[in-house]
Parts: sequence; C-alpha cells; structure tokens
Amino acid sequence: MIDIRLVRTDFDSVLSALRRRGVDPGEVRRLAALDAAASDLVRRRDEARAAVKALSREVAAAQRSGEGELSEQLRVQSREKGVEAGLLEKEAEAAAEARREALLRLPNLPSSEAPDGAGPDDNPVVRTWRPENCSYAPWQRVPHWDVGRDLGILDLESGAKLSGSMFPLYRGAGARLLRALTNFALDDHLRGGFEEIRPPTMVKTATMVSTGHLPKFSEEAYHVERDDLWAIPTAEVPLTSLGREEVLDEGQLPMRLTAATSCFRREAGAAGRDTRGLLRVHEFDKVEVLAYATPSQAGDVHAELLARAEGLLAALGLEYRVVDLCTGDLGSSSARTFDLEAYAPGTDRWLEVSSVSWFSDYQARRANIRYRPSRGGPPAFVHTLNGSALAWPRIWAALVEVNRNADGSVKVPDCLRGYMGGQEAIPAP
RNA sequence: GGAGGGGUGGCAGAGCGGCCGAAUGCGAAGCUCUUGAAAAGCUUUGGGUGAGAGCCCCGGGGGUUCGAAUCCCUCCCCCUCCGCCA
Repeated sequence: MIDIRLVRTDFDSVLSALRRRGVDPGEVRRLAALDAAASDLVRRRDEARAAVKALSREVAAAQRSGEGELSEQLRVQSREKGVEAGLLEKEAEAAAEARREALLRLPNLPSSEAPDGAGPDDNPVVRTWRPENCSYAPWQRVPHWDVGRDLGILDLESGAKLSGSMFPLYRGAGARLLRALTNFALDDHLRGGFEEIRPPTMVKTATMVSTGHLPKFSEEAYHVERDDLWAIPTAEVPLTSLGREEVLDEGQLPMRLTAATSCFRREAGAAGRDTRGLLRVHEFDKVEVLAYATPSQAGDVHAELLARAEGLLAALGLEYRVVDLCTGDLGSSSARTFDLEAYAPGTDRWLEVSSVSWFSDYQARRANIRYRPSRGGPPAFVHTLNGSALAWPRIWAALVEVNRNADGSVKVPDCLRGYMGGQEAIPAP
C-alpha cells in the first residue's frame, strides 16, 4: 500500500502519479476524506480514553486515603466515560477499516521513469539481444509440443491422465533438461552472492494476504480447504513473507535470495487461451530471485536482477527482448517492471519468461518489512524487488524449438551439458 | 494423534489487578579516564500514531473491571515426552 501521509502532505503529486496509471481521481479524493474522518475519530477516542485513565488513577488515590464516597462517585464517572470511549472506539475502528480498504485498492505510484501508456500495446521494447549468426531454418519452425512428443521427452497426454490438461509431464532427457536448468540457474545466482532458499510450497492464508495475492486473486490460486493452505503461485510469496514483521540491519542489505520451487496457477481467467503445449500450465518450475534493499540501493539492485535474468537467457543462446512495462500495464504493486520475452521460432511467438519488478516500499509497507538505518533513526521500510530467473516451461519450449537440428534431434546448450552428464544432444528416435 | 510446559523490549529474564511501557543482566551507542586499547565509571538505548498533549502495543482475538502484562474464554505458535511415519 502507499503511504497515507503522502496523500496528506503531497496530495497533488499522488493524484497525478496515479492518474498516469488510469486511476480515477475520485478514488483518491474519497481516500483523503475517509482519512480525515478516521483521524478525527481517533483523536476524540483518545481524549475519552485519557479521561478514563485519569479518573481511574483518582479512584485509586481516593481509595488509598479512605474516601469511600468520593471513590464511588469517580468510579461512576469513569464508567460513563468508558462507555463513551467504547462507542468512539467502534466508530474509529470502522472508519480506519474503510480507510484501509480504500488504501489497499490503490495501486503503487509508478516510477517517474516508467513509460506512459494505456496497455500492453504501448510497452516500448528497450532492447533486443540475439546470438551471433542467429537465423531460423525450416526445421526450427516446429512447435515444441511436436518436438517433445517426437523425441519422447514431453508427454502431455500422460500429464492430462494424471492431473488434467495443462499439467505437463516431462520424461527422460526432457525431465533431465528441466533439472539441469534449475541447477544451472541456482549455481549462477549462488556465484552472484544470493542465498539459496527452499521454502515451503504451501502457505497459510496470512502469508498470501501479506503479498497481496489474497483476497484479490483467490480464484487464481489452489486452496487446500481441510488445512486452509494455499499452493504458492510463485516463490515471491514465501520469499517476500520471510521478512514479514522483521526489522533488518542496514548492513544486511541488499539481501539477495533465490529459490527454485514449483508454482501453481489455476489460470481461471485465461480459460481457452494458450491451451496447447507449455505456453500456459497449472504447475511449473521456476527459479526466482528476490532482494530487500534500501531505497538508495534499489535502482542498482533492480538493474542487477534484470542483468541476471538476461545473462541466463544469453547463456542459453535464446534471442530475447526487454520490454519496459508502461503505466497502463504495470502490475498494481509495481513501480517499474521489465519483462523479458524469448523468441520461440516453432510457435513463432515472443514468450514472456521473466518479469523483473521494483515495488518501492509498497509491498514492504503491507508486509511490514523494515530496516534499521546504520546512521540511527527510526526503522524505515525496505524496498522489495524480484524477478523470475527463469520460468522453465516456456524456456524449455523455446530451447527445443531453437535447437532443433535438421535431423530432428535437439542440441543441448553448452551451459547445460555439465548438468546433463555431458550429453550434447537429445537424439531423434 | 495422546500427555505436559511455555510465549514479556536486540537477546536473556523478573513482574501482589492500580506511577509497569515494564526490574535486572547482557548487548549496542555516547561521554570521562587513557598515547591507544582494555578495564572502570557516568549517561543513553523498543515500536506505532499524532503538529503536540496524548493514545496504542507484554503471541492474536474476545471478555470481566473504575482500572489488565497480571483474572477468564478462545485461537495461533514454540518446546519436551509418547505414538505413528518418508
């Protein structure tokens, strides 16, 4: 959530920043009004409570000095004040709740550097990278579901038999390729100074709420009712919640974390889209990078996370482009996001394989993640950043399409061979 | 799953229903002393909100009371033992 004090002290800039992302100015004005009402009630409630406390002390004093009658009078007065305070308390709570709801509805202020735009079509491509001698021959124009089936490394039918459509099953070298990708990426991030985490994949409701995945997106997540646990849609959920209610030392920042987990998405809103192959699946593996940083570090860390994801794509030899999400397409928690899209020649599409976001203090405020400045002073909210590096099904798809040889076999990228027992290619049957 | 024990400030650890937002110790910061350091002594040292006075926070929520860290209910979490188990 954004800082309510900004709404009080700098209303106009909040208004214009949110207007860039298409927020109705009326929403912001309504929030300001709710805030004023809530503050007023809090003040009146506190005055009533202060009176109760003062009277209570007088009751005690009167009792000590044996003035029974006076004590009884004061007791009655205090009780009346207490009733008044109780009523004001209820009102103040309701007002605070209304304010909180309005506040939670507002998205983050976009970074001043985020490009303006109304939707996905307005996202500028900031750069494109391609390997040397990059070209696509006819035998690379085969979609991965055909390549995978022909080589016996992707068995979508069996996945569907076990769990339903959009639950892929990889086998043989296909499964090993996934494992290689995960080890390759984790090792790379370890060398970059990241701490490897293996978090739980099922989390409590409170954990989903603190990252903003609930209640808004409950339709998108798998829920185990008996135990009231949620299957994580991304490792961002447990990793961001790691810092929940914590006060970190500034010396620990930036704190860099990486985790490989399965991710689960119901894709309820995307029924019928991308139903073929690996473009959209209910369960997939992903390596995530995440950082907590001070506000002054955040810009560099954002660039660092982006560079890591790009580095992996380049090492894998995939042509990719970097897209700067415009204000109309930015996720609601994010101040700035770069998407990475890899080119898959067989399906002839740019596949979103990573999303690298800077959330400023929006998530940290909601999850209460702070740091203690080493120069002293009160704890301040950290900035959170995260990125996928990378999401494997689409990478897997792009890889088998790009690396398909004329004879139907698929070349294993150099960087993965060590993780594949030296295997240079997945042979055609 | 069964039986017990426990959740208090950065940590450890006290706390008859009424100067308790909280003793004490450790840790940390500042100062004095010292060539410097150690030691010693003195001082300071939780968070939220608010312009401030104030108000709130002793695992979460609710209740009793003029007044709750302290009493009651409830939920959560942790620990020990037993059982089961990859």
